[in-house]
Amino acid sequence: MGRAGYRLTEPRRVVAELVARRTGHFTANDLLEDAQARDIEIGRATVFRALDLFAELDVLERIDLPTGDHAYVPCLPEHHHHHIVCDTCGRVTEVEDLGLGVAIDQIERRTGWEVQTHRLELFGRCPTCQSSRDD
Amino acid sequence: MGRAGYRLTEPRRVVAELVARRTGHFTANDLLEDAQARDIEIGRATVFRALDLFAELDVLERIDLPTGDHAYVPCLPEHHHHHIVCDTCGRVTEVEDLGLGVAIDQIERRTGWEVQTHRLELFGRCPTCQSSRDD
DNA sequence: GTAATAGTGAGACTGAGTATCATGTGGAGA
DNA sequence: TCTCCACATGATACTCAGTCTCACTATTAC
Repeated sequence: MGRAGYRLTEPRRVVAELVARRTGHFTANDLLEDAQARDIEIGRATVFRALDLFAELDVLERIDLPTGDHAYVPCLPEHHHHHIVCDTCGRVTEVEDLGLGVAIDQIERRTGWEVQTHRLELFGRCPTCQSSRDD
Repeated sequence: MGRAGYRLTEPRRVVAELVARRTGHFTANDLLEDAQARDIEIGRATVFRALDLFAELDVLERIDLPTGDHAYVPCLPEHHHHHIVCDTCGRVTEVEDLGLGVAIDQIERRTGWEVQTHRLELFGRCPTCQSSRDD
């Protein structure tokens, strides 16, 4: 660190490719298993480091599943948004800020707190999973 | 389990007391350290089990800190609410649902997803910490 | 009191994530 | 194209949260 640029190394390219092949959310361990299944040799620490880096670059975002597990989802950088995670298939969609900002302003006025960051995660069922096992 | 009641045991009473002495959020490990500092003997597994139980009874709620750590906060059961956590002192306040329900309805209509649960956590500075180191 | 059984705690285990450090390599500059 | 070195890698050891097991204990119903 310290310098501006990050090196484009082979292991990072591999992690990026593993991420790109994923559809829903995934953990570091999922990627490790993917790599193993495809006979790709890559160090555990390297995968963790690459995921950290990608999260820092806003290419990935870290989310907390209801189970308490830490997972990553790919996302578009440069705008504030949240995720809906499908409990059934794990697919993830981005949704826009949905007026939370206004609500937070209200809270600040009412309570005297200063809200600096927030984390919102939504969980439910995607359209596909709804129609495939409609009850 | 299976039956209705839970036993009121000494270790559970101890954990409840340790929780009551806490002001902000805390981890299982914080309680273990508290116990140690006060020369109270209690098993690690027991603390985890008691916290699980209290969370199940809605006396505590599990939250995820921005660091990724899992913590607990005491809260009033029987109504839906969220928490603001002070980054400086760790104090926690409950806030009401703040119209998130309406926003979620909108998302469902727009995206076709069915939102079942959500988790929202707010982080910032409490009034006390704002005034004590105002910049 | 007694019995049934939920709860406890010591300790082993698991799995995520981090730290260390010798070795490897990307890429800037010559 | 070559050299150099800071950054990156990966093997390994480590830490730490949380779970599991199992023999033992204590609560509660009767």
